[in-house]
Amino acid sequence: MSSPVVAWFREQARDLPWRRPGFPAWGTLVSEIMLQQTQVARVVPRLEAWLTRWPTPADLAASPPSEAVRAWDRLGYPRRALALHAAATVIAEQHGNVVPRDVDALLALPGIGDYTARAVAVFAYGDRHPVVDVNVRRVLARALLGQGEPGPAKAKQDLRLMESVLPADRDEAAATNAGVMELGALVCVARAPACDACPIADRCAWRAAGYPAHDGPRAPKQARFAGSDRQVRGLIMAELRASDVPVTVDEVALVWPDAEQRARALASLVRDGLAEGDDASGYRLPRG
DNA sequence: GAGACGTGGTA
DNA sequence: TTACCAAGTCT
Repeated sequence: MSSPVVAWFREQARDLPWRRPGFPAWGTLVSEIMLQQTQVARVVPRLEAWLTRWPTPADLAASPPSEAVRAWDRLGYPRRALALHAAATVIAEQHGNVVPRDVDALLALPGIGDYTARAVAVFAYGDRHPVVDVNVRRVLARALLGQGEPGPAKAKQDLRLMESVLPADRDEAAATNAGVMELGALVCVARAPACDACPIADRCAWRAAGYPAHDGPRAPKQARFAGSDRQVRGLIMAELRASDVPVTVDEVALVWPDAEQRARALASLVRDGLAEGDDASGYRLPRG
């Protein structure tokens, strides 16, 4: 399946910052962490600002984690900002300020899992590894397995399946990874796939079978957000980001009426290292 | 391994 | 308006 996908990718790929020639490995790492569960359009502006301010891992490590969390702004899942700051510190101190190329070394960094580690090794360094995200899983499920949706993620199986379609050549393999991912993002999308524009429509198992409805196990549904602890955490974090001085519990109380839920959210933020302080002295972002 | 973890766009 | 979905990771 690689060749038509690679040809399509070379024609149709979006012009994105991390695809520019000479884009640094550090930029690739930052972009991949920002892109975890977050759309490209929301990432691009934050990424550019981030790299302007912190051109290398050591630059970020020299700033307090509070500044990383502030610069993360409203990208969501702010623990990623904390993890990125921690990863930058490790890279600066233990890797000579050079983003590791080895997948296992990358996996050892906070906030970097199976996807991000291989994405950095492949997109920043051009090495040959299978890169599997939700787009890849959906394309493979349809084209190869004849299923309308990817089931629950199964890391080892998913990696093996992608490996099975990867060309031997390094550069072709990298382009295949990027191409399958881009295909899933632009054409083979979840809701209304544009099969007329698909370079492998003529060999897609799902299309050949007449688009059968999905029957196997499904990926777990996302929990309701409205009224959740996640929402409360988000509201509190917005307050902390906006303030240079500790935020009092009375001020925190203004963002959510339920005292018990507020206390729970606050405690979890402190536990996660996203906030520090207490009811007596107020709460603020972590100063490191 | 199921569930927690933000935020915003789209239908 | 509700529900789904988005370049996942961690516990």
